[in-house]
Amino acid sequence: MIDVNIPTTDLDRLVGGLNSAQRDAVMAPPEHRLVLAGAGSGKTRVLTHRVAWLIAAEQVSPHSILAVTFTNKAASEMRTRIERLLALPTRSMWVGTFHGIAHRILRLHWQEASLPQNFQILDADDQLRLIKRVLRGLNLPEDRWPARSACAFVNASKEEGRRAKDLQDRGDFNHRQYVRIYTAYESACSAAGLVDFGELLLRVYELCRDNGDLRDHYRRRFRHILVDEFQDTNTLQYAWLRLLVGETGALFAVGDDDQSVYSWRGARIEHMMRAERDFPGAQISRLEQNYRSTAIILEAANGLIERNSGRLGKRLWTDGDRGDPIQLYAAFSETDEAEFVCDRIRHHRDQGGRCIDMAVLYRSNAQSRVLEEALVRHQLPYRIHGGLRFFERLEVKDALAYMRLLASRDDDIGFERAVNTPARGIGATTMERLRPLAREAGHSLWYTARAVVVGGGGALGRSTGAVRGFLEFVDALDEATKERSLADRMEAVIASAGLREHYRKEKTEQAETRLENLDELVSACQAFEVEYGRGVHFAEPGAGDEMNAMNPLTAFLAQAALEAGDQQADSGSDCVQLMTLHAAKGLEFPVVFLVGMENGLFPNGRAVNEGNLEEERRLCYVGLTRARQQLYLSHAETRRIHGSEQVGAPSPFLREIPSDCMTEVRPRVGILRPARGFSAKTSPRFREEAVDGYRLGQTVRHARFGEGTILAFDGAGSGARAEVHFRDAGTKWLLLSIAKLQPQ
DNA sequence: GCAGTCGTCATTTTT
DNA sequence: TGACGACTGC
Repeated sequence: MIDVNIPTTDLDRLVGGLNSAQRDAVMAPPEHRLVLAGAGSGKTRVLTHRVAWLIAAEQVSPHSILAVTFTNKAASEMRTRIERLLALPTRSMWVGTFHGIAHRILRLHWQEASLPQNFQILDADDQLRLIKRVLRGLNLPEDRWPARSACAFVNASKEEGRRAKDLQDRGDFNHRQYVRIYTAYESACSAAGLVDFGELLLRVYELCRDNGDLRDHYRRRFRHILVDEFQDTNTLQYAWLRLLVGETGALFAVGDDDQSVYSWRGARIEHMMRAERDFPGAQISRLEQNYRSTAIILEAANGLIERNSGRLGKRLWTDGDRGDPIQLYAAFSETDEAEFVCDRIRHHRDQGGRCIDMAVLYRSNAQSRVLEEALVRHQLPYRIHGGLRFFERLEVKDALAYMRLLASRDDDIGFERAVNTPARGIGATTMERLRPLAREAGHSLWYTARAVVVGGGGALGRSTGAVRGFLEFVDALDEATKERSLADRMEAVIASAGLREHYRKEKTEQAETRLENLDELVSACQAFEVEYGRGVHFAEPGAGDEMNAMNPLTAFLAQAALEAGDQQADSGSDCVQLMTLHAAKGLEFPVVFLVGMENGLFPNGRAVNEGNLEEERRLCYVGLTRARQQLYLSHAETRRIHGSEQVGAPSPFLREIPSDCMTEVRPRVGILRPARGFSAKTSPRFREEAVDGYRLGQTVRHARFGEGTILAFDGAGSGARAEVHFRDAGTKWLLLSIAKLQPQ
């Protein structure tokens, strides 16, 4: 089995550092294999070493390998690590996201897929815009037929592999309307040569399903298909994998059913269970040794996740330290919780810790604001993950709209955006005349507009001149810059379309950032061209003809849609990381704060109503297992949600975590509490150290409630009250004159 | 085409 | 509470 050309020492090096379970998976015979990889068990390691092993030991040509991930980050990391392991170029190996791979196949076989050669990709935002347009075209009021729901319907249908025609004449009135919308949306996309994310996958699936020659071609080619985060595959992705693997391919899928948290995006955890049946002879490996967290954190995570039913079953262990107990803090309010977090961050930093090693995780984005405010108050640098990414920014999309028109005049989304940005007298009225003409003729806006202008412009009335001006402008711009570099063209667009001027005049505080982003966009073009010239994206010596098929402009636009870019430039600096639990999946931090652990918030009330408590629990499991050394959990007794104060019970997950993993943090002496009768924001905080002979933090005994700790004081004289946290009875406000608390 | 106002909505978002 | 979209009036 071992090739004589490859020194044994190199193979040793490939598997030498692996534990036995990892080695078992990496060195497995080239047949179907399912690797259940627990959090922090070296999943990526196994995947990359497996690829290297196939090439080095099994003599598999990189040409026969397809490795699929969900994120661009994972894909590029995988390629980098494989290349480092092998010290060989692996350009003929396909490594990419499901969408990236699908896109690549469609560029190669656009004719077979019945797409125009210069088809363009719609991102989520573009898709929603187009759906809105379709709704207006169908005269469906948006309050009755929300664009978001329609969009969700279309996406869910595509994820299930269903076309509008497959859904016809079934279901209730609502459903039929949605099918109508779906149908109209499909024709709008095809008239404009547009493909959304779901469509990329669906087209490729249909192509492989219906085109035997092509299917056989790819089956012959990709003998080894490796999949990362297998638990996140949706119905369509799974079906496509089955199709591609066929009778001859070998599937190597890595995943963790306990970390499946994207069911609302179509991911089906059942695929993990079904794969054993659908891929005959599939062997299962379990990676349970964890290299990330302390034993105590793993114990908590194991204890929690065991409450879920229907798991494939796994128990994480480590031969590392037990570590420090998880600290649980019961905050008075969300502000107090944020103060606690900041206090601990400062503590860690004072001990020599770096901010970048600390992360605050929450269930919903809305929770970040209070945390941000506190971090600012404490002058702690932070970075929020989430929000708009570079290629999703308004000004960037404006500039790209022109580029899209240069790439494809039929791109309606580009047309809609560019036509009146900056304003050039082609407003809503004009567009409302143009759109139905285009729809009825089944043509793009550009085509229709040109036909009207050439024909005398009667249908457009007074704005005919403006429309003609726009068409001529775009054509002239194209003609003038055709032979120039991508960056030059972008610069020409920004300058001559008047975008730079438009944003220069804008008097908001963001104006400057916007101008900077436009400049950044030109640089991005430059960088892209260098890479593209080197063939980093598509070149494949001897086999890649899609490079010729796709010009740099189209390639750039596709990349902008498929990899919307980083969120912020300052990612390198020493900042506390703030993000949702979903965004934290796949990451790790020495110190983790998991905040907002209240019933209704986490687990999220809506999710529980929909019967997804187990997925919430998995999300909690994901959160716990992000921590390497120290984990803090907190919940607030009251929290402002949508403007009104809500009392929240601690999350049931807190009870499910074995209690010997946790210690309750005693409230600090001098805890901050807003004065009653004043809003937390405007009133000065006051700090009562002692009242009526009692002091904060003091242990007292109550006749009925037992032993407790004084957390706060309020009022004076006969109205003086204390808040006491009782070990067994919870936290209560008691009048000192009545409660007769016994100092202990 | 714009600024101002009102009403509605509020989980997560790899591509 | 506050963000966003639709509507209104110049």
